[in-house]
Amino acid sequence: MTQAKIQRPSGMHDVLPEDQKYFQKIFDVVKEIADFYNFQKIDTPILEKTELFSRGIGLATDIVQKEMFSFKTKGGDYLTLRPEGTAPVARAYIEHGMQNLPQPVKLWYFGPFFRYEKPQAGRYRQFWQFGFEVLGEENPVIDAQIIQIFFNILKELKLENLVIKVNSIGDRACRPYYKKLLNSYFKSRLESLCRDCRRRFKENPFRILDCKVEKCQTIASQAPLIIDHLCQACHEHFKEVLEFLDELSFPYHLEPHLVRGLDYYTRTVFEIFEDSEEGKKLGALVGGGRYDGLIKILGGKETPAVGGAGGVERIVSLMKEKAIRFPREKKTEIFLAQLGFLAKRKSLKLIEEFRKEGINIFESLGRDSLKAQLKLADKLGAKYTLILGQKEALDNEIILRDMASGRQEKIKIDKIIETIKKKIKKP
RNA sequence: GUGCUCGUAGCUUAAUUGGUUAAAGCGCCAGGCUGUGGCCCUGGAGAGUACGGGUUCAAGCCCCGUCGAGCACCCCA
Repeated sequence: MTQAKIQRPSGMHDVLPEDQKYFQKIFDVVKEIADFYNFQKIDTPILEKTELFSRGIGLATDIVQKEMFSFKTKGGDYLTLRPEGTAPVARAYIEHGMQNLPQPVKLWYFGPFFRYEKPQAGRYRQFWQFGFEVLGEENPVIDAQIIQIFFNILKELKLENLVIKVNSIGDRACRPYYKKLLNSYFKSRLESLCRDCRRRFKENPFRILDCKVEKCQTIASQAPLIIDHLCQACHEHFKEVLEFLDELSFPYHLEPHLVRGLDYYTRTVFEIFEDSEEGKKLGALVGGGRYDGLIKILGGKETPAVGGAGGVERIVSLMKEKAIRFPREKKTEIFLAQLGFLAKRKSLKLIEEFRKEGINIFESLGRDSLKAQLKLADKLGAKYTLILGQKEALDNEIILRDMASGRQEKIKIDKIIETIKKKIKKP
């Protein structure tokens, strides 16, 4: 009897070998850009104290209320599988005294995150994100630069029709006032709102603004806008962010209703989308913003900061959708076929020598039939096959077969690496 | 978490609508010269129909539950 199959947990997926090239490509581009802009890599633990997120992201947020994988350890600690990267980075910044480094501190990361959500295309319970954070800098030019970095990464990955949505959601000075305005506006219209929005009214009235229910939209469209009620400082700050974006001539839209699902954001918030059927289905490719209050909330000094994160799977699925290919995929050049026990033995050693020379070589040592080995070599697309038979092994020779022409020559075995080197250098 | 659709070999699909031991293509393995690939030919392995139960003489097709996928809501990377 066969055992029952074990399925993977909901929303978890394997990154299979055939998809690794996309992940690797994204990683490479992210790293290259991080290096260029002088960001340093940081890896934070996958598990954090639950409080980091409940305090940092905000108790009333959906992420904290219903989307966290949390548990109690044997020792009695409450831990959570990290649902996002900013709070952990801020925690690390505080914990390691990075405020004593030259400011700003620029960090990047690339890793898995977890949210207990109902899975859908581009939405997983374990998903990969890369993020950039600049801590200790208030200047709006950095907000623009963060957006520039993410935009450049997506461009570098050959994505097109990108749309940037930006907004400012104010700070501690002006947001409470705006919140009052919004409250009184919705309070008088509470009866006309949908059920969810009535709940949101209590928990997070900003969310009513992007409700999709028609009657709510109608009401929301008349609601006061945060950008009309920013305090002087926030207004100036945002104005400059937009000026910098204009300077970069990025395709951005002011989206007055854009709010984000995490409480720590202040001032600039942004999301980047790809404008196609598939892109709309996937949602934001990148999201982020300024979080000037977070570090203090987490017990550090008042420190301004901006950052953002990109969704790897969403980008991968667009790359596949658009059939984006990348040159320089590693090609099979040399295959070593062997025949007989002596040849097999010599093959092991020969492969070692190729390795030392940095020449890639494929083989199928487990197979005995030459025919099967050639077939494999063909399938792998090898340019040359080295054939080491019993006779050759005895004579210290090896056959070099050009797979395209079928021409073969015998070469002394101690000359073979040299010969191959010449062959693959000038294609 | 709610509602809807879906789930057949590794992959893509078929199965006369409830009727023999679930079929094919691709892929995989082997053979067609005891040392030569791409084409072709032959054969083989591989599913008991996501899982568990029920109805029926009979279930891949009907019913229930569970799991998984997708869509919408919700929310976001």
